[in-house]
Amino acid sequence: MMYPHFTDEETDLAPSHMAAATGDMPTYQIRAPTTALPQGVVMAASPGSLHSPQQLAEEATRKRELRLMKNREAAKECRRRKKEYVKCLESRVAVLEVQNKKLIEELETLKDICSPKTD
DNA sequence: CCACGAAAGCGTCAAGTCAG
DNA sequence: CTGACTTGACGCTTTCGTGG
Repeated sequence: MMYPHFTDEETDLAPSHMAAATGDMPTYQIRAPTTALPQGVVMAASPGSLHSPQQLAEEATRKRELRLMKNREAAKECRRRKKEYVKCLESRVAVLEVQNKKLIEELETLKDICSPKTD
């Protein structure tokens, strides 16, 4: 899928007021580094050197661990991208809301100017 | 404090997409 | 095809806020 990337330049109102909107400092993630690469995962045993069922099983295990590790990292990256995408959408909404408000105000002003006085 | 629920984060699986 | 990559869904854990 890949989240679409779009910038605030797409709207002409720069969100200067949006800088560090949340000022969030993650207080979590202080846990032990469980995501450190499993020390046992080593690139070993070229496929040509496999013989016994024991070695085949070890190779299968190694491959599985490698796959899980890669997917773990991929999931983290995917979530990071998604958060970024959602933040981007939210700031876009904020910009558009301001823009919309200004346009409504402008419309009201023009209505006042154009409408014939009745008194 | 402590218990509890909500929200956020994480790891894994499965299915979809795409390049080679 | 096939292997690598991406992401939705699910279940589990951790963090945070709150009422008692």
